[in-house]
Amino acid sequence: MIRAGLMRKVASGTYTYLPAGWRSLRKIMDIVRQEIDAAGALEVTVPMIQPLELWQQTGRDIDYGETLGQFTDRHGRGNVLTPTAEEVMTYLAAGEINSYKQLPVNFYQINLKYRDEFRPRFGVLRSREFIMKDAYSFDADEEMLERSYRAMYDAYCRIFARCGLEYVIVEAESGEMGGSGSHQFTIPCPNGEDTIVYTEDNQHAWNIEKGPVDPLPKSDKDVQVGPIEEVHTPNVGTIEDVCKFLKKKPRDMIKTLVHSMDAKIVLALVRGDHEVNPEKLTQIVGGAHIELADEAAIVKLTNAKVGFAGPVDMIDKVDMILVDCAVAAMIAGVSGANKTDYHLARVVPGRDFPLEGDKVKVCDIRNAVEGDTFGGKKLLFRKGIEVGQVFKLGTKYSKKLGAKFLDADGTEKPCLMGCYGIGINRILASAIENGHDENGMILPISIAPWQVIIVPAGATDEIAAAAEKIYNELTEKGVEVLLDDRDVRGGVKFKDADLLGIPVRITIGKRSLAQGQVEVKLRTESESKNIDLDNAAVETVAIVNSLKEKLQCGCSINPNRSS
RNA sequence: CGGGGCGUGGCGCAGUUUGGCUAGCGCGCAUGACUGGGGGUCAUGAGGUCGCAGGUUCAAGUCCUGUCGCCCCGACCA
Repeated sequence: MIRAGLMRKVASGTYTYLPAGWRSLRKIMDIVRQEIDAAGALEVTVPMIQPLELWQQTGRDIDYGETLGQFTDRHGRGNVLTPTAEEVMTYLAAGEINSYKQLPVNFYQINLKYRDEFRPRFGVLRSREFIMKDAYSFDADEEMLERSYRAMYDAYCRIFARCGLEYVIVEAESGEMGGSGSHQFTIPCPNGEDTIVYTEDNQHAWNIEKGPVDPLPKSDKDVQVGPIEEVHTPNVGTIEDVCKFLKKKPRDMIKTLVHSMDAKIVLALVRGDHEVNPEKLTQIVGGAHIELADEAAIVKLTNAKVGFAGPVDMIDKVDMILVDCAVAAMIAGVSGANKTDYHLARVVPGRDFPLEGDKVKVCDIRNAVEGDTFGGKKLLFRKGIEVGQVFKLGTKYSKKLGAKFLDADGTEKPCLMGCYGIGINRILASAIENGHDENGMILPISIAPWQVIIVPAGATDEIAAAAEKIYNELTEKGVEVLLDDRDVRGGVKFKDADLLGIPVRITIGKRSLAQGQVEVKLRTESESKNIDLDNAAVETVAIVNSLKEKLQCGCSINPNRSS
C-alpha cells in the first residue's frame, strides 16, 4: 500500500492516507453507508474524546486495560480516546428513548477509532488508529433484537459482496441453542491473523478460539498396561526434549499446564501434540479470569522445576483438574512426575489420576487440529482477516447506563442492545492482500480509487487532444477517470497504472490513433483491444458497468442459521 | 514489559571496529540535449544540525553517559 502511494506511515500504527488511498476508503465507506442506511440505521457522530466516567460506569476502563488510550486534561479530568462507542451511544439512547413506541432504533457512525495496541503490526491490519463503522441497536424484546441483528447481518453480506470480497461468516460464540449471539465476517487470506476452522460441508465455521471438536474415540480398552514407572529424564523439560529422550511421539505425552484462577489452582491436561485453548478454559470455568500460573506457583505446587508437572496424585493439592477428551481417550501416556528431572511412563487416565469426581471434568479444552472432526464432519482450516462482527449485547450496557424504556405493559425495562462493527481499513487491506500480482494491486471496480485510467503514450498534440476528449466524455457520464498527463515515458505510466490496480486502462498512442482508434485493456487481462475513438466513451461505460455487475463474490462458508 | 537491531541529503545504505584533513555511494530531484508503447542515455547541478542533550579530546558521524524515536522477535489483545 505504501509502494502504490495509498498511504504513508507517520508513526507506529498511524498512517496518512494519500489521495488514491483515501478515495478507496471513501468508496468503501460509501458502500457501507448506503447499505447500513438501507437497513434502517441512523447515522450520527459521537466524540472521539469521551469522558472517563462513562467508561468507569461500565467497568470497561478496567476491562480494556492498557489498550484503552487515555489522557488527563488541564482540569484533571480523565478522557478516553474512543476504541468503540458502546458507552456514548448508550448514553445517547438513555437520553432519547423513553417509550417502546420509539423502538427499534439503530444508531451508527463511521469514525476514527483509537486503540493503544501493545504491538501494532501487519501494517494497517493492526494499527493504533483506524476507521470503523460501528452501529448500536436498541430493542424492546428478543424478537425485535433478532430482527435488528438479522438486518445488520444481511447488510454485511451485501457490503462485502459489493466490495468484491469473498468472505466467510464464522460463529464467534459457540451457539448451544442453535442460534448464535455473535458472528464474525472474515476474509480468507493466507496472511490473516485469525485461523478459521470450518466443517468440510461448509455449513459451520468458527474462529479457532471457539471451534469445537468431537471427542476422540477411546481405543481398545482391553489392552493391558503395566504399572506406572518413574524414569530419570535429566534436564528435559519440554515436550520435544522428553520425546527425543524417551523416543516417544508428542501424541504419547500428557501435557500438564498449571493455571491460576485468582487464588485457585487449576490443572489443564492436553495431549502433547495439542494446544490448550484459553478461550475454552474461560468458558468452562464460567467466565472467570484464568491464566497460566507463574513459575513460582508451579514450583510451589509440584516441588519441581517447571517442565515436570504431572497429574498423578495431584487431586488433593489443586482446586480443579480439567482433562481434555483426547487425554481421557489415551490408553497410557507419559507425564511429568512432579519431581525435578523425572517423568512417569505408562500413566493410565482413570487409573493413575481420576477422570471423575467433584473436582474433575473431562471436556474439550484444546485447539482443533488437522484430522479432527465436529459432528462427524472433517474440520478444515484457513487463515483470515476479521473485517466485521455482529454481536448481541443484551442489557449489559443499557442497565449500567440507564437506557430504559416504558413498555406497553407499563413496566420499565432496559433496552436490549446489539453492536455491529466493520473495519474500513481492513476491507481495503484484505482486498489488496487477495488482489495483487507482481505488478501491483488488482482492485475490484467498486473500491478501486478510479474506475478508468487514461494513458496518453506519446507527446503529440493529437494524442493529448484525444485523451482530453475521452476524459471529458467519461467524466460527463459519471465515470471516475484518472488522466495520466505527466511528462514521463510511456513505460513509467504503464507501470504506475498497473501498480494502482485501476481496473480499466485506455491507452492512446500514435499508431492506433492514426486509424482513429484507442486501446482498452483490463487490469485482469494481458491483451488489449482496439476501439474507435468516437465510441470510446460509450464502450468504456459499458465495460465499467459489466465489471460492476460481475462483482458479487459472495460468501463461501455460511453457517446454517436456525432463524 | 522482556530480548535483538537501527537512527548519516527525499528514499535505501557505506563510513563507526582502530577518533584525523573537504562525510561518500545508488536511487530520486532540478536544468538542458538526445529520446518517446513497459521505469532510456548523456551532461551539468541543488541538497546533510550524522536522532537529541551533555561529556572526554588539540580534534567526535566515530569514544563515554543520558534521552527520544523506529524496526524485528516473544510474553497472547476484542
